Amino acid sequence: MSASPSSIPVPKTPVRVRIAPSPTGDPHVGTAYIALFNLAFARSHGGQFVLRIEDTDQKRSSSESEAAILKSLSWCGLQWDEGPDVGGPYGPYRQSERSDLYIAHCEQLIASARAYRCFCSAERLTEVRAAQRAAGVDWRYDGHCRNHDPAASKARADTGETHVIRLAMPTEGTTAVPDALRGAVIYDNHRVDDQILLKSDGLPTYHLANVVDDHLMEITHVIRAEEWINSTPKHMELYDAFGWEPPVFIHMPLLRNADKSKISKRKNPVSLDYYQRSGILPEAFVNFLSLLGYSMPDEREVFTFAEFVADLDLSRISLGGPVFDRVKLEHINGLYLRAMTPAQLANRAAAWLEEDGRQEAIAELVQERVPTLASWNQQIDMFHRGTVSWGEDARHLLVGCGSRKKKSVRLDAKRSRLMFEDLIAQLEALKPWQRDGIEAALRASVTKAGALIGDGFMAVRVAISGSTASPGLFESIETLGRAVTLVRLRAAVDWLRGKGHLETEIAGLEKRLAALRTSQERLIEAQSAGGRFDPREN
RNA sequence: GGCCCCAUCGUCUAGUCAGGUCCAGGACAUCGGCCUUUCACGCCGACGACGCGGGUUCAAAUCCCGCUGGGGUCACCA
Repeated sequence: MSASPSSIPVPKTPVRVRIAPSPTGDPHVGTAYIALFNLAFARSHGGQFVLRIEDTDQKRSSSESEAAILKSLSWCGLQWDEGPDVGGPYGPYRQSERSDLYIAHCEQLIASARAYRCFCSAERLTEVRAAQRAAGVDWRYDGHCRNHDPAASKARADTGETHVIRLAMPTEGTTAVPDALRGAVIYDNHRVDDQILLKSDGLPTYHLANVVDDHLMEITHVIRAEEWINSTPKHMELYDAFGWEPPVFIHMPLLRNADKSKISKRKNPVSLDYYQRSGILPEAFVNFLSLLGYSMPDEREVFTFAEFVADLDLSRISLGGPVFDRVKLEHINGLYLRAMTPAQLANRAAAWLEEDGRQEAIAELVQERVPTLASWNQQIDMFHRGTVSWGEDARHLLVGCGSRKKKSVRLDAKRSRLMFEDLIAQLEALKPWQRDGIEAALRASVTKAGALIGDGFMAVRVAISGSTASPGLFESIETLGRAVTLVRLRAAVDWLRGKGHLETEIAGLEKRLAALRTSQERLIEAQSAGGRFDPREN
């Protein structure tokens, strides 16, 4: 190791780090970003990288999402040493399979009076919260159940009365959170809430599960996003209550949208599927990610993961939140592509199409529309790109406005936008991602918007395919996949909102208009010049 | 709003910890040019930043304080 991390403490025990995604949606770029730094740190110290699934939210977690996350991290080449699929000596690696552990640990905390049972109803909590808000003070649990006699509380619990278990946070003093990049961050204990550790469904919250698991799995460094830093005093308190040595905390800066807010699906494609589908090479993607908030000692920008590991020094992380710039990503990707031999490029392109796994589904969709094999590429194009450009067909995004039907209801930009937003909300929640559900969502949204079914479908068709002509709409959306579909629908919303896309569109059209005028003038000049050319004059 | 974090070109960043070699370097984007049958690539060039105000010092992008700005967080979600 040439550069041993200068300011990151490394204990004597083997370095063990983890990525702990919650399987509640599409695989997120932020997950890959944090996984990358964890893996690299583990590798640079010859340690292990653990994948742990934090599926303690029964309502939102799905095995579908878990599978997608595993698949996407693998695509990135961020392979874990231990995890739910590969096993390992510290399993199980799925928190939903570790319930007994959390309950047992909670009992230990209750026994030592570092936690207590709370029987407060959601209604009471809401009232207290409202009162505190009215009084202009911070919301914090008011300690109603904290001083109940533990034996009495236990008796109530034994009768089956629903309750949660809360952390008995000290009401005085301060807690120092030692962050390896920021130094000690000091919190006043009286401002820290009596966090719920065990929910009434018997499953732990993140705070408890993450501390218990990190300890039992012997995690030495917690490298996670900065959004967690404010809950770390609770975690410190837990480590103290258990009598455990806390790991080294390293809070990474948050990835940002162009407006500097925390990266979000509203403003950026955040699904890893999207980047895979739109033809980003995983090695280029990971290279780009490693440039965010980090720089190599010699300012190299293009390097392999192995080189990244070899020169890794987490103390070089800069804490300002980096904007996730897709333009730069594509630049890096282009560099990789151009560095290949033609044979390699051809192979990668073919492999990309192949790994995609939708060949047959797409063939089925475009079959009727390919008079010759030569039209194949053109027909499948919409399935293999991230975004589409609507060009002049954009007017169809205004529902009904491109229609020639007499009965058409023309929705203005706002109402069209609301239809798309409604559709997006439905599709985000749609499980499973299949034709019939998609059709139902589509029909519901268009009907709700009060437009003709056909007009609404046309608007969606243009939004997702970029054209008024496309294969079957529901099947196309199913095949397109959730990630890409949602990015395109959100782009339509942006366009309708008149921000970004609309301006871009206008600028583009103005440029095109100017170009057309110029070429028209030149044509006229050329024609008149030709007109003057009369061979008979010679 | 309370608390916490952060602050160099539009963007990613080097430089900040060990103050002088920085009237601030590189990359992306943008603009101009070259190359070229076109486009792209490539090459050359231009534009462009230490948020503001105090202080410490012979000397501050670098250290200290204040302000401003941005972000995060305040759930029986993670």
